[in-house]
Amino acid sequence: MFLGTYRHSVDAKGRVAIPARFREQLPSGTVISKGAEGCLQVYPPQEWAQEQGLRLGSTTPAEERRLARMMFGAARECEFDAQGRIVLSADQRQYAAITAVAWIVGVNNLIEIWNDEGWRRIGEATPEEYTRIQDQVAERRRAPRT
Amino acid sequence: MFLGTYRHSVDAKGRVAIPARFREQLPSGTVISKGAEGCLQVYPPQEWAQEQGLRLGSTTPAEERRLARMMFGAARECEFDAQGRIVLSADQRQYAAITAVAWIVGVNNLIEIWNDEGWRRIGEATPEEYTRIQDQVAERRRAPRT
DNA sequence: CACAAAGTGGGGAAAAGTGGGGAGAATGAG
DNA sequence: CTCATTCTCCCCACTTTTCCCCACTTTGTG
Repeated sequence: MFLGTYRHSVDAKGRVAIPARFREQLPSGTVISKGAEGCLQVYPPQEWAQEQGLRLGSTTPAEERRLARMMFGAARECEFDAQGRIVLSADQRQYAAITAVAWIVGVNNLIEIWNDEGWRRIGEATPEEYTRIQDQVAERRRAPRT
Repeated sequence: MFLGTYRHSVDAKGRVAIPARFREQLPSGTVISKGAEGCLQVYPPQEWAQEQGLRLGSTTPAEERRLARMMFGAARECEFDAQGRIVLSADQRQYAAITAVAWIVGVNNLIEIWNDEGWRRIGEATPEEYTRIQDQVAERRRAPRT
């Protein structure tokens, strides 16, 4: 379970330290890829295994081909150095618009990496907004076919 | 598992280096052929074996005959030189419109090779597009009979 | 306050990628 | 059949990138 928000710096080589609390829970086979809303997402092996159902073959439909290319093409296996850092590729940094600072956020089953601006928009939610969103999700769950 | 996107140059002799990360996972018997949307596809032996379900016989439908001819006719076994490069035949380069630059993309179970233009259309998807396609495939999977 | 753990930054060795020369095989013309 | 040309593939040399290692700073804890 990944919890909490950490602000870490990204050096000139694109390296960023993953918080020790998270790192302890990340065995080899962990993958980082692009995520929704312009963040990067770190998948522990068991989470990534679910994504791997998507395979290319001569019978794969067009949208799945497209998604598979984007998703796997953007992904990299996480390789930690002795200091517990991973390297964000130039492509990944561009996608997430990350330069010198990254916000590393535990979101229950996976980890997200955001730039300053993107994370601020989420973190700045007022109590009112938070309540409204909570109600909205609750509503949707009660009637999932909308 | 093949992950990530690499931009490599193709020299005057049609040689292109396969990323070391991929090469390690490619035993002899690896095959390269033409793929959908104008890319080239590299199949590790076990993936190629699955495609071999496609066979010609007196009961094979017309489209399958056509697919089999294109796919197997264009295929070649990959031969690496001491630097880890393979040679793309003139025919393969023409099909994929590859000149001086090739994008080599790991797509989970196989590897694709794209020209600049073709890959740009896929790889440069904005966060919004990416989110939309992800939702689309997710939706499709939830209700597969549509 | 002191010690330990976590995060940051940079230098250098090793690996990966790039480009070209040349020997030998294959192809084609005379 | 012979010779010339082309093509393939092997080898070597150079450049760029990666990643491993070390040292310092900051943060957290007893």
